[in-house]
Amino acid sequence: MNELGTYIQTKRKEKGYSIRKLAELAEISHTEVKRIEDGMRKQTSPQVLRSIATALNCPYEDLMAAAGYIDEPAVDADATAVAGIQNADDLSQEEIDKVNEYIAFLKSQRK
Amino acid sequence: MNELGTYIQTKRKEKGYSIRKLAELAEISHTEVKRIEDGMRKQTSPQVLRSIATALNCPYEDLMAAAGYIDEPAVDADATAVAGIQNADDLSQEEIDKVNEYIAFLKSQRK
DNA sequence: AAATAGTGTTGCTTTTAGGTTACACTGATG
DNA sequence: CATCAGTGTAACCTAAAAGCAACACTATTT
Repeated sequence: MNELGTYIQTKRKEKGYSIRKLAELAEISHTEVKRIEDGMRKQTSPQVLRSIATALNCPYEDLMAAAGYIDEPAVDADATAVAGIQNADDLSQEEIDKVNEYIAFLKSQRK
Repeated sequence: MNELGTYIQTKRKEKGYSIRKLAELAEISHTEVKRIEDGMRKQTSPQVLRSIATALNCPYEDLMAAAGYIDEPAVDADATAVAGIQNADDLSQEEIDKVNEYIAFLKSQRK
């Protein structure tokens, strides 16, 4: 059982729902709910996750994160990471590409 | 052609990639790239979108948003300029300084 | 002009997400 | 005890995602 399955099953039981009840509220088949809980799905679609989130009345982002589709809805990691980079205004796409290449180079030089 | 397809095709052509080249970089089939661009896919998997984002060196969140899987990533005006810079996580201060130097250099080369 | 390599495009096949049906096991009610 | 409603589970089927192979077209090269 993976993270997504654990998350959903926990939430479901918290609310006292059966697999079939959750499926009915989410308007998907109960077998699919079971398979997702069991972790038998490699790629549950965001559409289905959205339905389940609505039915469970829990944040869709949490399900997406549990499925590994997005990062934890914490503080924007990228923004903070590049916060120190100055003078990056008004860069063309070509220049951005070069900067990215350079960053990759810098990382490769680490010992 | 839907929003996702338009976004990917535009980015692809900006970089001068052929469908096959992009597919090779993303390690997916070229036919799949074409079908996504053509909007023949109702539910392209986040996994594939992640591969394409990496290959195009563009924000994965943009593709997810274009696909309608998440809301538009709220970009504050300042961050917009550096939004295209990837792989900048985990840079040391020294490395950030070097990147800024390089950016200054790029700008000085403009005609 | 024939061979070659690149491009986009299309039909066919495989894989898998998701649904339908049916099974086995409870616990409650007549 | 027998029926009935509810539970989880497992087989089978379908539709859609994704890959494979081959096509037609163009540009370059020998």
